[in-house]
Amino acid sequence: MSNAQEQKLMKAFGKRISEVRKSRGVTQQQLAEHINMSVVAIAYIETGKRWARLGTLNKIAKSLKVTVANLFEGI
Amino acid sequence: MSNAQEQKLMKAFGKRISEVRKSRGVTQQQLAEHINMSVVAIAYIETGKRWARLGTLNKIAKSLKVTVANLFEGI
DNA sequence: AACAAAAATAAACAACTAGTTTATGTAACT
DNA sequence: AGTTACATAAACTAGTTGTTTATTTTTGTT
Repeated sequence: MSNAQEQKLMKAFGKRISEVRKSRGVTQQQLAEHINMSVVAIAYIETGKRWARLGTLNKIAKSLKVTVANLFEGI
Repeated sequence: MSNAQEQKLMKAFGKRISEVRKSRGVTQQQLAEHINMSVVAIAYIETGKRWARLGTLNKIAKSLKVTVANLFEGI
């Protein structure tokens, strides 16, 4: 699958995570370590190259102290 | 993986979809046909047994005329 | 400009899972 | 009793997430 619309969504979503993360003054490395995940995975998600499982979404949201719904805001 | 917290999230999410769907007066069958997906998959998602890919989330949201963020509201 | 830190990207891989089909069971309603 | 809607099970497949390693590019600092 993975059509154009979906790609766009993923990019927007990744950008949102990236922004929230930066607003918290956290590096990808730090986030990765905090949720016990590889930096590469974070980078892939933030650049919209890969989607994340619910568990991952949840961990990221929790780590950045936002709700999952909030991560989807404006998407 | 798939811990308890994640299970809870998935259940809540499924319940939300179920509610929105019913509020639209749509059956699982109708939703399934509309987004070209099996009824079983819909049932699994609504009962929190399976998570959905972004493409699926998007299709469901679109079909039910809500935003993806809205589906996560209160979750 | 030079350097260091942070991030992006690639490729190959393993493990997991979303979604399918088929079939059966249950609950509510007429 | 029959129908409709939904839940659940099992087995299977295709596709995806997330990993590691390594290289390149971007960004920020001195």
